[in-house]
Amino acid sequence: MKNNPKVTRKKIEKNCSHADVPTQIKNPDLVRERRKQIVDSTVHLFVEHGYHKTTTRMIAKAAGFSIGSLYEYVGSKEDVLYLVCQAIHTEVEKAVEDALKGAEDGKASIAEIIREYFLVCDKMMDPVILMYQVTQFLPAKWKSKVLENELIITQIFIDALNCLSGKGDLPRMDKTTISLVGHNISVLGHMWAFRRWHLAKEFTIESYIKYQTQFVLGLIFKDKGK
Amino acid sequence: MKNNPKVTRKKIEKNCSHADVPTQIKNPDLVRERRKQIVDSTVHLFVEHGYHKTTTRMIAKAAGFSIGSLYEYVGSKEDVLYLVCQAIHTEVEKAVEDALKGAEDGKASIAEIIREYFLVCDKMMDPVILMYQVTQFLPAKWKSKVLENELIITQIFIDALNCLSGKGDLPRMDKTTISLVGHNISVLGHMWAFRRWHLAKEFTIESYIKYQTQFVLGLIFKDKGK
DNA sequence: CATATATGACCGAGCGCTCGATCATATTTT
DNA sequence: AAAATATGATCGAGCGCTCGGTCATATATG
Repeated sequence: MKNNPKVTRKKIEKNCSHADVPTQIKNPDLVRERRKQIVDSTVHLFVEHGYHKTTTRMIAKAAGFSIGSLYEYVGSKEDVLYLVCQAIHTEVEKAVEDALKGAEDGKASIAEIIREYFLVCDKMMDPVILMYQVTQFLPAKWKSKVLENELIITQIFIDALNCLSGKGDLPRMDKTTISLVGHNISVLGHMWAFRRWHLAKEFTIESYIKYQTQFVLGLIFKDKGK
Repeated sequence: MKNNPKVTRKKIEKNCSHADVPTQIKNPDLVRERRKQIVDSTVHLFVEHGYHKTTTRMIAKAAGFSIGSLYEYVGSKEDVLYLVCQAIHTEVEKAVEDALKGAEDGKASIAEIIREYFLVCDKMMDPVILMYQVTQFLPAKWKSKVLENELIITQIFIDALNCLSGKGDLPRMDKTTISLVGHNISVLGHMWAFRRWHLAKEFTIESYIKYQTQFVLGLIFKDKGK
């Protein structure tokens, strides 16, 4: 990192979170680069040790520079936490949108949405759990922002359900029902992450998807098998 | 609290958690009494400030005695956390069992189970959220125990569902489906607590119960209204 | 090209403080 | 008096963060 003079990154898509966090460093590309290092290594530390037991020194070391340098790029440990939360959200949102992109135009179905989303939750288990654990430590100014981000992902499902409502073999659903189903899909995906300890005894992610799909589609009442 | 010499409590139902936590004090009734004071006041502190920002001094003060005395009844701050977790679990479990007692023999129905349980979740919102937040700080020796407790409550639903399966207008359900429905009821109850921030915009606890019941019962597919 | 100067990224010892835990002492109970 | 219980001043490890200083590189000058 010492010898990294020519940092020539093209301007990347605006990552809103960076704007909120002040820095001493002049070169904005370098800021992006270093903060990416910070976030990438800190996620692992937070997952393994939790927020409080992770020290700023550990963060600096894992990111590959000194404690002093860390504070050139970030004003506080809470800043790091915020950057981590935003990064995870961005990654999850991107993964969900990518996964649903194919499904969303035309031949979409609730089953596909659930499947793709649950696979994302499975793949990103640790970050998902981390978000549940650390949101509480964010300073107030950022907590609401991060909480809203969760809603954005739920909203993706709600939008999709709105498109699907009344089409195919799906009945029309009122606004409230759609909203609730959106929340449920969202949370039942998370449940696979934060109850995996229990659920893994009885389910694989595939069987979990199968049963939850059956459940969300209300098949409990239709027949008992296949 | 100073003048509380004659503590004459009849032996209460064995509260398992006490056995795990050593104390300097000889009189077991006094230990129970003081620990109840500790737990009762600490729940509020943890809810309001979180585990880490709550200091042992705050705990002692809120419980009504000195920091030194606190450590006579408890070996560490983590001990307090464990006692709090166990107390909350006991309270929730008791509330759920009480609520289902009437419903469980004979004229039970899934709708009633959901209703009673969700009302408990609503009433005990703060403790429910607290449990989600603090479990991560328990020492390993206790974490699994506390996690298992969560399963106990889920198991109550599973047992009830097993009784109901195939009776009335309810179809027979295989073991796995029942297990999943049990977990879902459990988590969807919690969801009312940890998403109340969002959900309260669209639901009251009553409408939430109504819609979720409809959802769990798979009515999405049957009709769109009442 | 060689040299001088300016810039700003990088460093880490150390400061100030918090907080869990202890222990010598005082008070109460038996 | 002896034992049990209560007290709060005191300790010290650990933490986030600062700040004076170094060094690599870019620019200016001769």
